[in-house]
Amino acid sequence: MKYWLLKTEPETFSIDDLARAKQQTTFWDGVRNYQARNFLRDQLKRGDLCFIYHSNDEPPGIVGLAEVVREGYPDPTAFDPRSPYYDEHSKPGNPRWYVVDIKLKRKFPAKITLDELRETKGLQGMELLRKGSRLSVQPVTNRQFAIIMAMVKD
DNA sequence: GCCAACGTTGGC
DNA sequence: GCCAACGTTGGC
Repeated sequence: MKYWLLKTEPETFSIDDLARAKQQTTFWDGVRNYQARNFLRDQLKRGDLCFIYHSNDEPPGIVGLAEVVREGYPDPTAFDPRSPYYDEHSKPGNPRWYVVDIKLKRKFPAKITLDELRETKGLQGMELLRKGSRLSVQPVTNRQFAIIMAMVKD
């Protein structure tokens, strides 16, 4: 099993939206970056766990945990001209963008803020903390996962 | 709202 | 293939 971090802007789709979704499950749409696409298409597997990270929030931080329940398949929003994520270059016969389905595991009782992550020993190498990092789907190591889970205040 | 960092586009 | 211009991300 592997661990990941998924970024979202809460104004667009928050962990509370995920909590309200049918079966607390959604497809993770709108990723339009090739490196992130490759992770979604090839590497996220059923049972993998994903931190949900709120970017452009005050403060930004990790707000919960979700599980991959369906592996990569073409992003339907790329085919829909009315969608803000429409991409005329992505065709059903030759899709460019992919999604996975995720199901909410738990919302954390308190957000783990970006500042707290920065101050925590052992997380210095996290992709999220790299200056200028914009990757919206990123791998998390076993060790990083354990450290962050230990920061959850239950 | 600002702006640094980054990815993509397109002229050459 | 280079690289300037442009658009986007995302912290602050």
